[in-house]
Amino acid sequence: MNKINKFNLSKEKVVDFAKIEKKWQELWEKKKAFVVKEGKKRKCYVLEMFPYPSASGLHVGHAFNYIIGDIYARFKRMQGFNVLYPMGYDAFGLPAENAAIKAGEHPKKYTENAINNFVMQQKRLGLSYDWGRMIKTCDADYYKWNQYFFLKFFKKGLVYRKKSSVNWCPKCKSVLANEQVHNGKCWRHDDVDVEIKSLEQWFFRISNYAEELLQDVQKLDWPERIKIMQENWIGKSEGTEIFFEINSEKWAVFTTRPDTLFGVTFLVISAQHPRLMEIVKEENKKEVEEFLRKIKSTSEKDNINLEKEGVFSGSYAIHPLTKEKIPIWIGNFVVADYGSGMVMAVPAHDQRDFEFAKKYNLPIKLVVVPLDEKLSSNTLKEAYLGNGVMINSEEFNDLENVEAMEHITKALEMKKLGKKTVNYKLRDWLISRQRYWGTPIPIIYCEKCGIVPEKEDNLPIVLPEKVKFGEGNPLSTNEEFVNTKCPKCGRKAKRETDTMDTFVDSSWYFLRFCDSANSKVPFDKKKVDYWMPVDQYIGGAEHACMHLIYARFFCKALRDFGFVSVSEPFKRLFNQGMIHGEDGFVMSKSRGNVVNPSDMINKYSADSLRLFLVSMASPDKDTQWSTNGIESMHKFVTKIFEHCKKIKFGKSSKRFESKINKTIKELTNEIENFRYNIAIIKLRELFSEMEREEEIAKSDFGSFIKMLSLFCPHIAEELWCRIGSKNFVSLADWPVCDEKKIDEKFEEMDKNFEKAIEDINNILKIMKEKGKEIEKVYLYVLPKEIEGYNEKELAKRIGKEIKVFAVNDKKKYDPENKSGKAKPGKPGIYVE
RNA sequence: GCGGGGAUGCCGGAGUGGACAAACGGGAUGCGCUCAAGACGCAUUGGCUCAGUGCCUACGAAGGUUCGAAUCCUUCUCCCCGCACCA
Repeated sequence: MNKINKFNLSKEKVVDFAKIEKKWQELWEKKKAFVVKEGKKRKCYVLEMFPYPSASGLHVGHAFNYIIGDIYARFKRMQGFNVLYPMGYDAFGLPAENAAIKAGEHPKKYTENAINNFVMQQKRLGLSYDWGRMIKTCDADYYKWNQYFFLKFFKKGLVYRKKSSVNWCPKCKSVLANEQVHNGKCWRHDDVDVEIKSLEQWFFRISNYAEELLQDVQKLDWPERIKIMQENWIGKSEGTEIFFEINSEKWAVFTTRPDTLFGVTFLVISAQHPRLMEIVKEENKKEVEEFLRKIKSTSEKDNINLEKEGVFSGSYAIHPLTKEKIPIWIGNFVVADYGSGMVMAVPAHDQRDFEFAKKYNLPIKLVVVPLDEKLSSNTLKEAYLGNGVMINSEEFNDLENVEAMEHITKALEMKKLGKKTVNYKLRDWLISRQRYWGTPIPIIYCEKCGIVPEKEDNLPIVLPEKVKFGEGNPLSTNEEFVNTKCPKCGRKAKRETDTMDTFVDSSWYFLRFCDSANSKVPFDKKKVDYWMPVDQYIGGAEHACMHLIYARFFCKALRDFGFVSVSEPFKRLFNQGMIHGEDGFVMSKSRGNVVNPSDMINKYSADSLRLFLVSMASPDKDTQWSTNGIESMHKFVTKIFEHCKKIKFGKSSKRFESKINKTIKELTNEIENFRYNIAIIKLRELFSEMEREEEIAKSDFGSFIKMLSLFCPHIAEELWCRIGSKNFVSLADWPVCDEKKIDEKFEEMDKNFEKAIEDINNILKIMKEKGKEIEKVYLYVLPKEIEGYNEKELAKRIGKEIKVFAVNDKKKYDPENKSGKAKPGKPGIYVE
């Protein structure tokens, strides 16, 4: 067994992929093959979502992502575009800080190590980045501009501070992200309940752009499902705002069903409503407080089917039209920051209200009834949500409820008791984090002047390196950082110790790539105007509602400030699928099914890995790793290399010319649409054809190498160089299809040829079963079809001696007159 | 619950009205090469039948449209993903 393996290994060594890869990677870098500048040429900006550099290094998912992008970038470059294809690192974030707490390694060092490791591994994949533009978001050169934009936003009121309920772990002494709360417990302390704390937080007013974000998403060339996810996330709903009088003050509620206004039997205010206590009567206070305490411990959303609960506030509202007294309840199911945080409850026509009314024995009043069915408030089993005719609604009775919506809204507007409104689910973006490893928020608190923005000239506010980890936010315990002077009055003041959400970093990094070394401004507008928008963005679908909305928001806000001219950052988006482990499960350390790209490169070469990853399935689909798959792909790559080394140049046959031009045409289209798997199949087919040819034209061979170079750039460069080409194949012109050379007759010939082989084999099989030994096969072909039947090829495929005659050949050997059986496309066969 | 996407041969996965028993790859089997194994080449890989033919059964299930359906329509089952009390 050992012997065999050793032998195999030495055989594989015939092609020294490692050497070839190193050679070309170094040459690309040395000759600045992929370095770009603005110019007159048509541009194409290809970008992959930049990674968070984790210490565990690159995994195949990353590799897959970058390979998809690299193939596209190479393709566009060869097509003559000026391709901007950069790489950077989303380097701030929690894992680095947690590592610091756990292992005592400074986040900066941790991150730098991780980045170096990423770069090294990425280079080995043969990715054609313009490395000179690299960004690390943890560099002050970068995050300075986060602070700069923050100040701009602040000036224009796009940033504000407000009290908000956040997840707080008393043991970490820090706010947690929603993702860090599991079943109401802290992710690091599973015995500690997360508290909901009301804290002053910084927000970006993304809701200002809700409508535009919604409108523009439809125009994007993005996967439909991502667009739909964003639409749902923004969640526009049109309805009516209605004012109820409470303690002689007007309180608004939002409804999409103004037609049911007469069915309102109570109001429900959110338990998290900031003005809740104003409507709680003294005698109900105790009960309410107890209720609030109770829901606090179950406040996490992890409870999927939370039982609706509530308590009476003691107050009443006055119905705007009937002037009836309506009790106000406090409920756990009303969202505080949507609409006005208070709803009008119509138990007859809303399932949630219905359940609440049943539980607390509140009246149910039908106001819309279907025509074909008799309903009664007493026997109602569930809320009636359908359309129908109005009842119990004074002058609106007998109207269709759909009409009544309009009429009631108008009536309210006349009396100034309501108005048409639009509401969005999209909330303002909470950006403050009580964490160290992020961009310091450039705000100062002065006892006299209050909240004061830092002066632009004082940027960057540098993150101090010497801090203590493990006790809440390390910034707040760093005296040197915290204590400062007020930029306005010069008195003693304190710095904001919150840092920005790292999604701020990734909201504009694609702009910085256009001018990454600029130290005067975040980027030169001219350069950004040349490169933007990103023509092709590539990344996973998990960012559908976070990064992709934030970045769109930033782009629009920066447009309004005059920094950029485009309204949308990413013109076209491609979502790659997930690569699962060989066992079908998501790759994870604990499962032990993780595949490391570098190991695969060592074992099978970068070109094999690249080719394999994009050939398994359509790149947008989830797939499974397969050892067999990459092994056979490696064999294929080796075979290509070996065959191409000894190929004979001359004149291509008409047939091969037809084939290669057809392949060029199809491949171009497949690549443009990310059907790489199909492209590879076509390339394989072309290669098989090539193997059959005695000789081919050098230019046709060149075309093949060019197409191959997208997937296997290293061996392609090597082969390209060996045929005497001076420049890089990576920078060569993409082959153009010569339509005139495509001749469908060859397809027809192939089909007939394959059919004939099938027929012969069938006959041979039958003869064998009958015990007859066959040595020779004779084929009788129509004279004009004879070029389609190559004796040598036939003999190879059948494994017998074979002779091909034209049917009109006088000298043919045909003892049983089988030539008479020959038909167009179907030769006669005789065996003996 | 709402929204989106799927279900294809031993497996992965193409294919969106005829040229489909269905690309391509993997696996398996057989043959060739070889002392032998690997590698390589060729063939087979739904069933029956047969000198290259013909038939049947098949693309989640059941119906329908059509001269004709894996492909279009309807209903159902199952799987995946996203959102989740948004009034």
